[in-house]
Amino acid sequence: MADVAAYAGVGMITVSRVLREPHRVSETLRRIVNDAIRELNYVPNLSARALASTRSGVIGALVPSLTQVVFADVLRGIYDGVDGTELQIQVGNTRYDPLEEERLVGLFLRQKPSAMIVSGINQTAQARRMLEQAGCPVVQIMDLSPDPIDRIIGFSHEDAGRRMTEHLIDQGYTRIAFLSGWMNSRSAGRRGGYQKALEAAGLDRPGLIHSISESSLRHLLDKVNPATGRPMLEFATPALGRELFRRALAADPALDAVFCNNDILALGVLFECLQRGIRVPEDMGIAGFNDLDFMEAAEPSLSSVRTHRYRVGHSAVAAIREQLAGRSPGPRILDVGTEVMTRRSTARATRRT
Amino acid sequence: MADVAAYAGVGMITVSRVLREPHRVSETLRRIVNDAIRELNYVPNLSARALASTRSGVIGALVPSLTQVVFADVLRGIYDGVDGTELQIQVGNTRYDPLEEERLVGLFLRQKPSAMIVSGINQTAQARRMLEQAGCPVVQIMDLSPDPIDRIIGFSHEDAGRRMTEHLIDQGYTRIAFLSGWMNSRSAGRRGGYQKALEAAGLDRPGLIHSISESSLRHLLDKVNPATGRPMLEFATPALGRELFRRALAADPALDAVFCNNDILALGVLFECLQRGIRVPEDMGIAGFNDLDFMEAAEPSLSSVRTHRYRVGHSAVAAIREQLAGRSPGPRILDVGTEVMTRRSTARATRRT
DNA sequence: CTGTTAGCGCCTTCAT
DNA sequence: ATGAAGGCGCTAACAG
Repeated sequence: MADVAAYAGVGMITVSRVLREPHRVSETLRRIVNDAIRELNYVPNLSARALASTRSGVIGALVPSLTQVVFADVLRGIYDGVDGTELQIQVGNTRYDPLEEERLVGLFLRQKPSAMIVSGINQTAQARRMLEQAGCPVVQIMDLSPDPIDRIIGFSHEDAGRRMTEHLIDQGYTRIAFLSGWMNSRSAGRRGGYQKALEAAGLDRPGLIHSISESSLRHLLDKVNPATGRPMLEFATPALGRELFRRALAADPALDAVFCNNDILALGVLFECLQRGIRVPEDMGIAGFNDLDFMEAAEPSLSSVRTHRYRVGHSAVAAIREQLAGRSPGPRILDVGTEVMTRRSTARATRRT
Repeated sequence: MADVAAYAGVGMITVSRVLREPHRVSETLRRIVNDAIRELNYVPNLSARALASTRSGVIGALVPSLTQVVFADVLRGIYDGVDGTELQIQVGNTRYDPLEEERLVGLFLRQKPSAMIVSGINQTAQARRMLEQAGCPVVQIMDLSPDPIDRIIGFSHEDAGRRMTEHLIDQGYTRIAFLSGWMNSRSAGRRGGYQKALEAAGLDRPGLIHSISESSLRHLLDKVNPATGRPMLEFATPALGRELFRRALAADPALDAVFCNNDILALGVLFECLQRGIRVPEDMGIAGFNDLDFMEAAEPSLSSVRTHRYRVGHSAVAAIREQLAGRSPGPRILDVGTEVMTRRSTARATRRT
């Protein structure tokens, strides 16, 4: 940078300003400096900038999984949100482990991030404290809470679960199972909504909920990271959906619908029905959650709850950018909502949708 | 850090050493310093470290997509690879655009990364030059090349495409279509293998290849990033698979098998067959590529080519770590191979697999 | 094995 | 609107 300044015949600070706040430098000098930069092929050193300014320009984003489509979509929204900005994204994979999340929060905070994005509302007390004192914008995503750390963008899983269940009840299904892989707090929210809807309709009964314990899940898919020895949990395969469905059917042969905690499980249920000759939606209603691409294209098309993952990620970054720019970042609690997509797989009542 | 040094009654450098190369500090001092660190709640400043050492500890990873399962798996392997290390991952999304990749290469290199991981072998000349002069390990992934920038880990798409096609031919299919979304160089490799196999068997004929132009793809899914105005290309939905299959069938009603460039398309083809009452595998063989979870669980189970995405990401980081540690990082060209998974969807010959 | 002396490259404060 | 010092927190050399 000193070279550029010398070459352009100005002070270093002017070069610095041209780079960061061009509008504060006179038109002429700006051009001269820019030419010098190009001529000398100068590239600024981000570490030095971060050190001197004590702002790294990094947004830390902690997600529970990199592979689940849901969070891949969120990440895409986040990356698109910083597109064309100086901001960088630093992703951390918590693997659905609050302690790992806590560790990563600490790790990320060392870098004096410009902002933090964390998934859900189940941070450890320690993690929450660190985030509260981080002195940077913090956005929780993919859930709602009346008491966010700083700011939260997501939707109500309980509400979504309730509405989909009401749709199933509305279609005349009466013995509706709930299928899920390993439960996290968001899955539990969905299940809670399901239960409330059943209770309200007087349709709740024992033995309808089928999920899988962490231990048996590991057994089912015991891949282990060779480096760390940690399990690489892969929830929600179609094979697991088939398995859970078989179990649910064994527990209640009169079952007439399943609400799956996610679409992948629902796809497995569909395949199991195909193999057994169970007619969908006549003999069995199938509903999923998230509304991935294949739900609409399936045969029969599968009902699901559409969630706005991309938008959540994108909005989180948008709010952060506003806040960083000193503008109003919008409400502390932002509900992006969900939509029940009713399709053939639950169209038992004559009115097909 | 000065505080810690004072508190412990040692020089700053000793604190620094305790943090980075503990084995070079005497047992006693190490304990004293560690206690001081804990007492004072000291956290090192990564920017300062990066500036002073001119090594950032960041591995830049450029992938064409964050949402495609293939690259999500690769990323998971990469993240798992640095687990428990001081290394950090910085991901860039090139969106299958070589120019964007070039831009990101330049951007990332400014940060003096400890290593770079880039996808495929189609870097622009400029990007390639920058990477060659980066002075850090560079690993290309997910393809093979006799002339890697530095080091390459992947598999032969052409070979994989050829072997799957040979399997189809072996099962007695004679009019085999190739379906793909937007083509990239790896898709093209698969298609090349497919064509060679067909030619070798004298089964090639015009009108068997159905892919989709970028323009019509955009038209099909014209979501645009509101921030940048760039299209958010989502290749390979099941709906696209159904569409391409219909087109292929219209072009050749006697079609008896399809080799899909990826599993998602294959899933769409299966659903289209279900709807039309086309029997699989008797009337129509279906094969995909990547062997995602649902292929095995589908009804009928779907044949595919298993690729080792996670291992590719993990091996890339492993090689980088070896190289950074000054040890032998293994061969410059590492072929992790592929496996043709033959399942019911292509089991036309009596021998079911 | 430990400490001292100099920066790493940039941004801040204060002048002008 | 521009410039001159000083320091951000740490590590590289070298010295002891």
